[in-house]
Amino acid sequence: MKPQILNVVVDTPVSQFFDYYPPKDLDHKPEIGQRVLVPFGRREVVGFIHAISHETTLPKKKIKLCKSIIDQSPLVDKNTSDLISWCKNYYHYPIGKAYAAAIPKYLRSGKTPELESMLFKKSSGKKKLTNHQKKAFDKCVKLLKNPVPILLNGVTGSGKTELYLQLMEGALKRGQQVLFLVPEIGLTPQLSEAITSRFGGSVGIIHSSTTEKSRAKVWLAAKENEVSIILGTRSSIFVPFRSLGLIVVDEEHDESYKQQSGLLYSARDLAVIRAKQVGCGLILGSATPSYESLLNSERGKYSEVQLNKKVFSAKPPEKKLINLNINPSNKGLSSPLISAISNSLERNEQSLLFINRRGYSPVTMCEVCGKIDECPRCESNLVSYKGSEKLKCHHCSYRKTAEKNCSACMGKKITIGHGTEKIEEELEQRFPEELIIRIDRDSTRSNKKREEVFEHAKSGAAKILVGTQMLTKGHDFPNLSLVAFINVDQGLFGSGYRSGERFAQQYYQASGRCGRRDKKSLVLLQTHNPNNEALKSLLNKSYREFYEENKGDRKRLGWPPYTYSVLVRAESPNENRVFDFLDAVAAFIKNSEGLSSLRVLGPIPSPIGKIRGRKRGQLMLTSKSRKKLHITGGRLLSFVDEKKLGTKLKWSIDVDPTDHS
DNA sequence: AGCACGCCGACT
DNA sequence: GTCGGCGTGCTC
Repeated sequence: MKPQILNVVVDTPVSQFFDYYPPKDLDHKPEIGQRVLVPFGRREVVGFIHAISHETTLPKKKIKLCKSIIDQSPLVDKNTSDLISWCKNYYHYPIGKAYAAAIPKYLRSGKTPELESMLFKKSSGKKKLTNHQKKAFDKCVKLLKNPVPILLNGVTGSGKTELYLQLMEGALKRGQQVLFLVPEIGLTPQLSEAITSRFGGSVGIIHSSTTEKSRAKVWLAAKENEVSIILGTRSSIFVPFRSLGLIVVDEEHDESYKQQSGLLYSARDLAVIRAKQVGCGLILGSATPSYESLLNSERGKYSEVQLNKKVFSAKPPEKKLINLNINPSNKGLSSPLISAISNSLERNEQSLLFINRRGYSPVTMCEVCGKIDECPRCESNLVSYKGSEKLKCHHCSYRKTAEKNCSACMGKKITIGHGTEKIEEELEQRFPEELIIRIDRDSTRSNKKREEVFEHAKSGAAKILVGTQMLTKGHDFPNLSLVAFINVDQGLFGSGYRSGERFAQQYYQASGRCGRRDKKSLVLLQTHNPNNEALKSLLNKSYREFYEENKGDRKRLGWPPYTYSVLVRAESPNENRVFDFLDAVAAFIKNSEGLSSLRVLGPIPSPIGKIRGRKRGQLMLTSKSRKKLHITGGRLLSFVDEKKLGTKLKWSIDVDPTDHS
């Protein structure tokens, strides 16, 4: 019998695993998923047994002896290591780094935390479902018996959360575990509260600021069945549950589910794979589903359950366009908007102003010579802050004090365009008596500040709220009767084929926040394009109807979800290296046989052509055939590997990219 | 990624 | 003379 060979993965950018002989004195029987300590080059590292075989292509004497097996039983279960392998294949990513992306650092360092056993508290606070909710609930229960994902398409305020909670309860009663995925935990405190207060001590929480050690604890607790629910952000999809019965992906359209560095996975898409793999139920919930999910529903890949009625019946808000061509805006606010805010204030109700741009102004320019303040390290204009005293780059850490006059010609500097701070300033001047709250990444940086800001907003103490999309995510403002979009054109007609979809999501999410009970409410959109057809349908139709009208463009132009796409990115301080690389890749793909159905766009400079002194370029591949695109991605990777093209620059393959920058 | 080896510039 | 700059290459 040939000797046993352990195929071990270690945290390196190399795409294969490394062969070792089992340790001489077997502390534990080698099993797939165990951690091992192995000699690696001149050092000793922790690795994972990925496979066990009796074959090797290496000369015998090159194979070293594994030093020890750390775990008695596998730390990574079969399903999870399969999911990691799936990622390696689908995202064309080195196996060792895929393990590193999936498994908590604490565990990868070889340590094992002590587990405190968690007590299961009885559930409490169950609410009675409305007839509509009950109908949707029953439909979900029925559909969950099939191995098909459910798209729960429920308008804002339709009571999706209570539905989730009761469906979760069903799984828990069967002795199964539940994974509840959210885009960002900090943004939805009331949801985590609803879950923890309902299910008590059996809930484990994982998010970006969870310490490495408690992340490892929650991970192991789920594996040992010591925890029955995990509420977490995208990386929780890799938790090796003992008996997973249900996955809920809340706000499935949210782009934070896509990892933007390292292993570029989509946790929502992995949830589909995970659910299929363990044969458990999956619910994708949103008031504004992604076009991908809506198309999957149309094609019968997902079952759809609709929840179209609000729990508390409300009059739909009145929606109006403000034509900026005849109602010029002063620092972002037109006079019809000002009077609408005044009316709300008179009725002691709240107004929410949405503008998806933080800072004071996005451009600072010399009035005389036209010189614009730019970042010295990025191809990007500096954003001015706090009454234009500070200038900051949004792509690197560069910041400087703004000068009043131009360094070249001593002309006066002016700001062009507006961000949340400028709107806030203008409102303070117009309504000096009122408490105005600004909500964006800058004003909610610390936990303390965030709590403070949202408390003012929710208590109703602040009558006017200004903010970015942060305002549209999962918050209820009970006294809100006016929602205004300061700059519709920037969102709706922005660059990229997804801008319409994105703006529609923001629009329906934000406007869904107003109109509680039987109060009258108003949604205003400031635009220079009042006759635009897309804008008109946004005004008069539902999100679904908007999608129905908008999807034709995407189909005609050959964009996702009607095609699949892969984005190859490259960056280097040396621009020639970037484009030599991308040119070589493009030429290779074009010469590849049997790939005529592939569309190659580029190479072109990335939307932001330079960041931190590094030039950036990209190459987009699209195809109707996911299979062909996948094969191309694989060939491309081996081509770059073989020719050693990728050694002099940073590059990546992004499968199903959401962000093209 | 580490961590070596390796071959050219300014210092006790 | 050597301390150390980071380019190149390998890890079972």
